[in-house]
Amino acid sequence: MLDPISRVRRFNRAVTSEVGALDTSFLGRGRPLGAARVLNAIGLGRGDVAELRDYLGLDSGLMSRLLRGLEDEGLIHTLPHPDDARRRIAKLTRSGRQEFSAYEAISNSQAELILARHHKPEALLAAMDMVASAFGRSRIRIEEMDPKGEEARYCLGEYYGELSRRFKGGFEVSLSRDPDATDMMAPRGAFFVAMSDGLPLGCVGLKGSGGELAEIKRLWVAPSARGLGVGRRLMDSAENAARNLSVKILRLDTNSALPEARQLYRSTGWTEIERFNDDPYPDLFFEKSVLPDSRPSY
Amino acid sequence: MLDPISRVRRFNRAVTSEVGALDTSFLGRGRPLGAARVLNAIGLGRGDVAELRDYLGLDSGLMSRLLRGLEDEGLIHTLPHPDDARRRIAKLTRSGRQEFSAYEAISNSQAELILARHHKPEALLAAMDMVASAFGRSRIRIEEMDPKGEEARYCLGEYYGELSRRFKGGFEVSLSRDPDATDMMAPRGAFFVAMSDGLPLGCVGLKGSGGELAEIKRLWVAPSARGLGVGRRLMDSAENAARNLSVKILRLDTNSALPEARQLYRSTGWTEIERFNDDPYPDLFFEKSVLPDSRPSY
DNA sequence: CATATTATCTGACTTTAGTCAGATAATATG
DNA sequence: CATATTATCTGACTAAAGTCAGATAATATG
Repeated sequence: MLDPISRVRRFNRAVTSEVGALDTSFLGRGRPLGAARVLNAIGLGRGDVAELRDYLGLDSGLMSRLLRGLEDEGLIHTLPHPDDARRRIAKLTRSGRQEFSAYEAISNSQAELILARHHKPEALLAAMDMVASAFGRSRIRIEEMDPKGEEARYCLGEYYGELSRRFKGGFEVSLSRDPDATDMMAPRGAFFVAMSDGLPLGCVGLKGSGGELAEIKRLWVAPSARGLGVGRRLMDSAENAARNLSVKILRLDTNSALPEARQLYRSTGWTEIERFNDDPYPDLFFEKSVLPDSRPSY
Repeated sequence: MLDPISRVRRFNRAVTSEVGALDTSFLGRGRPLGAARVLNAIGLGRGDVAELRDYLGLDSGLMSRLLRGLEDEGLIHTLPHPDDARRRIAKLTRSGRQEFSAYEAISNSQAELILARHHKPEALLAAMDMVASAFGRSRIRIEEMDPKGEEARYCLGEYYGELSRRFKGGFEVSLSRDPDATDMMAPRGAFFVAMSDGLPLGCVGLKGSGGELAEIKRLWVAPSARGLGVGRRLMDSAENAARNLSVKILRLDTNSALPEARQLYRSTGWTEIERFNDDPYPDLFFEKSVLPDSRPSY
């Protein structure tokens, strides 16, 4: 019906008025938008003035004046940067924290309102996650994390859930060769999570043995983040980690019910090999040699 | 992982910077945002000055000055409203149309850019449709349309596609009792489409016979618009149309593979009845009497 | 260590947006 | 038909945002 570009523009129109509504609700606290934005950015942890300026796209003169205004109101205080006395750090005072949480409350109730308008908000939230991931693509970071940490456990839970939906006979972790967490941590291996603005979007584990052979395990990307290259970036991180651990050969197993994964491995230099374990779930096995080169080997 | 409110706020953050980017790219044509917005609104067909002011939320003085500025640039000309000489109508001149299409080109390339960043844009577009429908809920209009028109054909195509996915044995229109289009048009019946900003989001047909009995057919709501009450509004429109045609009894058939529909009928005063036709697809049959009252009868 | 660069600040601006109190002319209403 | 209401316009404002050219002090660099 509508062509893709018109659909994107329809989305832009719908969203613009919503964003405007949030802006005007911020005006309710008797402070111009510019000052409110600076206060909120400081509250969210952006204390470094240069970083603030860059994030909000403001002129240095304007930034300086806005900070002075907030200081006069007693909401922030600034101090020199410990490593470089030219730079300044802005921090919220006690009443600044109060004011910041008032803005947080406005944002939260605005968000609640959006959800309350929907009968079944879960689908809307999934759609919002997808849009946010696509728009914030450049802000997706691959971070090495504890495979027992909160983010990792969330990703693994989603991963197992997806396998049990997609495998014909379901999936039961206890029947699979579940890797020991210590094998996926330094110094034997590593575990990576793709994070976007606090939301974990994917993971991968490098299960090492201390020797020259290691395995890639638990590669998962959230449905809302597929098509953004997150899987490839996770795999690159795992391969780099393997290189640093002097691993020479990487192996992995997967299932033909996951065609996207197979496609990814094929396009990034992996070779299909014979079965190398007796795990009941996988039916495809791949191998790749880790080159000393730092560029991706595909 | 993240609670719903944080997810909405993550979405807001992601989208705000994108919207801001579109705004600043509009500045590239050497005209302040306010004037650009007015020009675009006129280009999109909002010629009536009062309507413009309402749509853009501007003070009458400001509006007047912006129009004067565009007039001085030779982009628009204004003329009195034919029915009311106090009102004014703004129209684009030839060079105004050129300038408008330059803005259109900027919007289009911005939209293309968003899509180009995604490997498989179809899922992203579906997510954007869902968000746009939810945000623009109050702008969804139920319109009576020709069941053979473009919008109706689009909806029916989606409807048949969905049935063939959801029915175990598939769905073949030719095997079903496909209603004649003239039965779903005045004076025998009616056909309604839910429109949101140019995108059809759902449909329903009232198939009349000229007598006191009529049937509800082809109720469909786009997946991106479910949970917004569109189905209920479509059904209300069909019932009102039935009332105006002096229909006394409404019937419909459906299938238990469509639990949302069944739930809707149950909650809006329909009673389950015996099979009343030999169509191979339906396995549930409902009836409702049309009350002379104009309020919904549930 | 002289010089260049950098981060921030200050003062003196301009532009944009928005407000408010009338003025004017057309239309609606009793 | 007198009076009220309405849509637009004008003039005189204010507030907010943004720009630009130095000034100052700290740090980096040859």
